[in-house]
Amino acid sequence: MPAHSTDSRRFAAIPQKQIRNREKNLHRIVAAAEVVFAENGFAGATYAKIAQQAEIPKSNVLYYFPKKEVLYRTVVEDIYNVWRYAADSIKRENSPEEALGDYIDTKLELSRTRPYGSRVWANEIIQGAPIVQDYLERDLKDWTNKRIAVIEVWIAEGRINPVDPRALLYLIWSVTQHYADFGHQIKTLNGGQAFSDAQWQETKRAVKAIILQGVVLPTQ
Amino acid sequence: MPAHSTDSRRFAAIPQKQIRNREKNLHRIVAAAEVVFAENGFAGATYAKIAQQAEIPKSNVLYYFPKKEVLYRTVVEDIYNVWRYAADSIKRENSPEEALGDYIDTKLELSRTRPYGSRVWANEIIQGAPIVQDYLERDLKDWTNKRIAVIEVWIAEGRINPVDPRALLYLIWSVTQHYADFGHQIKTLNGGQAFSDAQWQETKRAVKAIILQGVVLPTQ
DNA sequence: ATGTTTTTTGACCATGTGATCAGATAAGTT
DNA sequence: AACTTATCTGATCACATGGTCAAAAAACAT
Repeated sequence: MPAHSTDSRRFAAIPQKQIRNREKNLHRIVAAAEVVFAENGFAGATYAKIAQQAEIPKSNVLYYFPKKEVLYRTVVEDIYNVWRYAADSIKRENSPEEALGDYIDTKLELSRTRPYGSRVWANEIIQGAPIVQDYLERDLKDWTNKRIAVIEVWIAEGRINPVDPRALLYLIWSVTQHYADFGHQIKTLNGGQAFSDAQWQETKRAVKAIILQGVVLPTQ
Repeated sequence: MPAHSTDSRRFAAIPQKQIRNREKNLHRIVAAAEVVFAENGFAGATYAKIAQQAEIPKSNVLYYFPKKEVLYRTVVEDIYNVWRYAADSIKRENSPEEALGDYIDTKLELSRTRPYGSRVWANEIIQGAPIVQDYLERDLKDWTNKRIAVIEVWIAEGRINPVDPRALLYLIWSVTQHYADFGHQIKTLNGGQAFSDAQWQETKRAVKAIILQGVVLPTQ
């Protein structure tokens, strides 16, 4: 009967305890795993450590993720998607200064807010991308080629210097991720203190200043 | 008797089988360990894998390095020292263009010749420098402060733009090491082909072009 | 209330691995 | 040749860890 099914849908629409709990637990586990994988690498990360970080019993982690590799893949895909969708400013209709500046800002901000994810990604690539090789070959290659095309247009239109677009992209990737991946080294060289808000601001400014001056033609 | 002791010294001067063999084995093991630690991280690297890579029995590796941590430390210290002594061009008496250009060249060349070492170092820092924390706090801090002082002199003398010296150093570190640490990603984006000689040349040129133009005042 | 499904959890197991050990072999010494 | 020392190696051990299992507890459905 319509009446009945409507009623049951009405109830189902209200967030249910089990579903809410499941999602809460999944999120807790993935977040904990991101930290543990970042700090220990894939092999060094154990269910025991992840469970401790998530503050739930080890068996419960295993209930949601019976295979360590699946949990790892979840973490890696998560950070990959964050990066992927957060940086679409490089379009030919934007001005090179703004586009590149925004991209640097965004990536540095992600290094600040998601350092563990960045480190997991770095680990994955260092070890030869055993899990995400297909992402590199499809998505990333495609994404990269499109941005290179935009940069080449900018060059052709005389809006920036004739730089090697690939080298420019790698330069931006490396420096922005460096502040996450080598954050411990930077912190040590900063007297053991994590970067303050002001230091992050100054970093963004300084990185943009060097790269943009290195790339963008002086405004006549 | 002098004669006797002289004789024995004369023999000792000739490289002896045991000593030669010992050094050869030590070198084989450390070189193999560098690869295995780079590809698997500390926890993922096993005596079995290292032995296989070195093509000697596992027990023999254990004979030379009874503690995995000591072998790891040896590998990390090795690459650290290579980096440390290979880049002393940043001196105030040198011209900024040449000094920074040489530094970038040297570090890129090391990324090319010692990519595994670079990856081991990256792993170590990502995991919070559990082994080399003291190196960072003493040596590296000191080294860095001296280079920053040089850059500040250059700025004061009006030879380069007033950039943030720390940001400049981190930029150079990150981009040069990126070509080793993320070499797999770069290779994939390069159609699965490792960089050719010409591509390395072009990379050096392009990186220097962007950074130097970003930093060094145009020659009047 | 009763039955069913999902979730939670401790006990347990099989496997891989860092490390030990003792015996064999080779090198060096007298 | 006889002896000492360094090197080499397979067998073995203790232990951590990824994963299984069964039973309890909670949530849900009727």
